[in-house]
Amino acid sequence: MSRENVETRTRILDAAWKLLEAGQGSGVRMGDIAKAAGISRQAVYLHFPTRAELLIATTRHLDEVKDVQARLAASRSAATGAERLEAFIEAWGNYIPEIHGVARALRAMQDTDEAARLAWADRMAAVRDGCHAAVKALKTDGVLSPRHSVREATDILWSLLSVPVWEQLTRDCGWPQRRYVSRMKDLARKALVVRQATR
Amino acid sequence: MSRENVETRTRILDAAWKLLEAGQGSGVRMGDIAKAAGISRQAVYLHFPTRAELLIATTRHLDEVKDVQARLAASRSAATGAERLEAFIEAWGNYIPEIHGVARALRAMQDTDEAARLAWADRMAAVRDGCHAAVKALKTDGVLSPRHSVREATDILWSLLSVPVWEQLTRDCGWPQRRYVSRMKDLARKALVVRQATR
DNA sequence: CTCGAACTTGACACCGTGTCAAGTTGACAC
DNA sequence: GTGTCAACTTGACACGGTGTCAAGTTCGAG
Repeated sequence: MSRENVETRTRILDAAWKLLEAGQGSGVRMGDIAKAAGISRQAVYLHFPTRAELLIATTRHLDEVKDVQARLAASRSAATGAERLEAFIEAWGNYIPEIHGVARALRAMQDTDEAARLAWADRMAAVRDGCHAAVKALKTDGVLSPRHSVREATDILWSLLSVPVWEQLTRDCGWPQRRYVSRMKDLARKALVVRQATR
Repeated sequence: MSRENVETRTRILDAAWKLLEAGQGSGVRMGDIAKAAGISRQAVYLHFPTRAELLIATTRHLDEVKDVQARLAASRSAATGAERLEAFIEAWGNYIPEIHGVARALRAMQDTDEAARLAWADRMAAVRDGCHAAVKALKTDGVLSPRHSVREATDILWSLLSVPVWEQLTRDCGWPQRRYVSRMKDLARKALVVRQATR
């Protein structure tokens, strides 16, 4: 029973993920997800109280499946600040396309649903932590541009690496993912690192 | 009659604008706008066929009232490319906060409403033109970073100056408007201009 | 065999958008 | 004055999506 329960739950999450990833428009309804999961619409509500909660759970599920922690581990073990910055941009930058569908839907609900707003803010705060760590590493190495405080440099990096910027460059401008990552590294270096350090 | 008509129309647009600017959440309904304009909900539909059309008209109305053309004129008459870049960032960057409320509501409809999507895309294309002109001026001066094509430099500047970035820096990070404009100028210069030109 | 959890079916309330139809009001024409 | 026309009002309603409720059904474990 409880086994069944868990399986159905993940089937719902997988279905939601798949639909959000595929269906460009965020017009993914509870009924669509139910159908894709092979159950009735009501059954979805047996597992998730609201659409917002389902979306939030989907992002968590994604993190688990895609193992975000492992990806970020690389950046934490970098030797120099500049390397850490690059590794972080690489890890996060390459994670964005994988969560993009869900992220979009969640962001679309921000205005109407407080829980969704908090969930998104929480996840973005985690990204900010990564930015902060990278900037502090630069500071420790003494290569952080003196124009910026750690706080301000973190703000800039965080904004540079935000999902909407990724969306605009890869969707609207048609940049391939590789170029996005490459140029973001350049930009971050030029903006934050003094004397064009390393590499 | 036709006088009355026009007056009511602008009263609706002003009401919509005011509500969108004030009410943080984009939960501004047709009834709210009608009430704020002092007319019935149905009367709004006598002037605008759908909510999307009303929002689009509101942005146009804003452009008219705020005289966007005049603001951008300054950047067009700049002597050097670097000056043109700065003037453009100043003009557009200081325009964002004024249109932000409406922009938010319009962007929120992008997924569900094709007309809204096109309207927003159209306005952003106009901003891109401004970016493109500034970048071309840099190129003409021979100060455009050789790392980037005109196209790519335009993409970068356009993304840097996108509304979500402004939102994140001023809302989430609490930057005052002045700092936003100042840092954007720095960033754009570092990213696009060779040898830290001028000033 | 019975009990209970997971799930189904179908109905319904709620909300916001957009439509429809039948008024009311007031300016202007003659 | 009377007629007329446009702008606006009032109130009802269809539609689509979310979330709720109640009465089944199914199936495995005890």
